[in-house]
This record gives sequence, C-alpha cells and structure tokens, in this order.
Amino acid sequence: MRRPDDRPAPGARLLAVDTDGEQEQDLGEELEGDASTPESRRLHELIIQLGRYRSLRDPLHSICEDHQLTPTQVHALMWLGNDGPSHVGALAQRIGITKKTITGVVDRLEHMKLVERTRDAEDRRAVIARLTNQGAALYDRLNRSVNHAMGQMLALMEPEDREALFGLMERLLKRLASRAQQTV
Amino acid sequence: MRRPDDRPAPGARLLAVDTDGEQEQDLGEELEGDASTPESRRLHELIIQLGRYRSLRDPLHSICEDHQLTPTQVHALMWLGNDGPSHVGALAQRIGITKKTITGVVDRLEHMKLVERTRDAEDRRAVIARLTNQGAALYDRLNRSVNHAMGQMLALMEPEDREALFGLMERLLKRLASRAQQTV
DNA sequence: TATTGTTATACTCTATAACTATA
DNA sequence: TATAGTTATAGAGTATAACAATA
Repeated sequence: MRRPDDRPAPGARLLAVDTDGEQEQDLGEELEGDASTPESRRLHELIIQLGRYRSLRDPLHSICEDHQLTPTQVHALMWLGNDGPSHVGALAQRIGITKKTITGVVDRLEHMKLVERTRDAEDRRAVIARLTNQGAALYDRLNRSVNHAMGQMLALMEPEDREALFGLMERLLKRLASRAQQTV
Repeated sequence: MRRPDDRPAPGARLLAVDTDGEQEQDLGEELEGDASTPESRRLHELIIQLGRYRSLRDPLHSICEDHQLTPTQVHALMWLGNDGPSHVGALAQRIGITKKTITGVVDRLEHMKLVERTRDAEDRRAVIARLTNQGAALYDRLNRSVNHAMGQMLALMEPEDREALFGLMERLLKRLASRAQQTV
C-alpha cells in the first residue's frame, strides 16, 4: 500500500529514523515487543510525575517567550544552525511537519530576515534554506539559552546520575545508529 | 512587578512547578548555576543527536495520528484521565496554555462528546471539566498506546540501563518534590 | 511518471484585550 | 478589588487537495 503524497506512514513508524538525507526507514517491525509491561508502565508513570513540573515538560517554552518566537520557528532555526543550509523538504522532516507546512514557516522566517532561500543549482526543483547573518547570531543566542536550560536540569541531579545519564544516552544512540545501518 | 492577568512569568521560571492546586512558584533563583558548562553542552549535543530519530523526538506524533487528535487534545485528555475532574484553569496550567486558550480546546472536546462541563457548586465562578464515558474509553486506549511507545523505547536499552534510568528519574523526582516543599 | 515545492482552503492552537459573573 | 472563565480578534501551525516546475 503506497502512502499518498508525503504523508508520513501512520502507526508503525514509531521507530522511523531521519537519516542525513531525506530518506526514512521503518525499523519497528523486528522490535515490536509486548504492548504493555510493568517496565513500560513504570516509565509512563515516571514521565507523568515529572511532567507535573512545567520546566521539565517543556524546557523550550521560556526560550520561545524570551526570544519572541514560536516553538516551530526555534526548531527550524536550531536545525538550520546544526545542519547548515538544507533543502526545505529535509528541514520539514527534521522538525516533523509536512512540505506544505514548511513553506509558510520559512516564509515567515524569511520575512523576519532570519533565513534566506536559494535554488539548488544541482536540482532546480529544490530550494535551499540558510541562516542569514542575523539568523546565525540569533542561533548563537538560542544555543546559549538551551545550554543554560540544560545546566539547570543537570543541577538537579547528583554528579553520578549525570554521568549515568550521559552513558545511557550514548549507548542508546549507538544502538539506534547500528540498527539504522543494518537495514540501509 | 506584578505580572498581568494569568500570563506566565518570563525567563527565570524554568524551574517553576505545577503544584496540585493552581499555584506555581519560581524556584530558579537559588539554583542559577553557570550558564554553559562542558556537561550542559554535552547533554545538549546528545539531545540533538537523539532528536535525529523522529520517534524519540516526538513519540506522541503517531499516537495523535492514529486517534485523529491534536497534541493539545491528547494532553488534555491524558491529564483529565490522570487527575480526574479538574477546573479548566488548572487543566490549562497542566498542559501549559493560558485560560483563554483552554476554553476553545475544551469547547472542541465537548463538541466531540469526550468531555463535559459542570459548574463547581462550591465556587460558582469555576467550571469543572470531566471525561464522558466515551472520553474515558478513549483515555484507556491512549494510555495503552503510550505504554506501547514506552515499551518500544525501553526495548532499545539494556536491562541495566533501564533500571539506571528509573533510579535516576526517581531521584530527580524526589529532589524536585523536596525543593518544592522547602519554599511552599 | 515521480519528485520538490507552492498555493488555496479550512481548522486548530495560541496570546492579547475586553468582558461577565462570582467572591 | 480580585479571580474564573468566556468572547472577539488576529497570527501562527497544521493537513489536505490541486498545481507548477523539474527530473
């Protein structure tokens, strides 16, 4: 069953991966475990409890307010800063919206002089979005705000727990990367 | 400086807490650490890398699609299911939106027959939102979907890492709870 | 024929300001 | 006077469908 247009596949794409290009693969099949286990319910419960603290639920919220930007705009600027100039379609995938939606988002960022569009010389259909100087300066400020927020979260943990968290995330990343490669 | 209406305080409220009532406190002051440290940058970088995997960035996305709901609607239903009948203002705080916004959200959920409004007999100004039978049934299905998503994430970790994650989150919760009490 | 992006349309989310009803 | 919620308005995000240009 072909999925229409660029609509993301529903349901089983929980483990989909955004590769560096525009492709994505569904990796979920071989990993489908039990629907609900004591551990999954425990994690769910912990997330609910932590979600009662606003800052942990949405650390981006105050950053958006401080800089007078929407969450989507911050996402777009952060990914453009991280990845460098990108096809707008790739950018849409990064931030998890459709190609129809990214057009308006980039329109507004362009209007704010934070982003500019150019045609891709190698594929004349494609449009490349890049940060302007002003956009890059804002990206630096956003980055500092995010680092500050990260520091505040880490300040709530014991040093050993911080190390444990880093190790855990790194092993998770390694696992994800190797699984992605297996199927590519 | 009094802040106008119910607008959340900007900036320093990163560590604000939603207590069980409607109050919130700013706990940030005494915790303000260095703006950017090697550890905060490391955490930021890890989050960026993990964010390249769509499922980890937004595990709610496919659940919203499957059930034909918006993220805000799912949040509202989940908190109503978790907390039970709530003042709509309290619900707004839970999901991090203003009182003006919650009205429209509850309007639409009410129109879908998932939520119903009643007046609070003890405070005739207040409006209580509660799940209908249909809403409660949907809440159960959403809960199962979330548990399933949690299980898929946990399946990517070693059993020891899962335990480490639980312990880490529990200590973080305890830390947050005691800090909240200190200043209440 | 398939892909990249845009346009047009409609609905939802969101905040601000002004308002009503109750405390 | 303060608080809980609604209404009105406007801007942004989002998806769907139809379309244009390029491959």
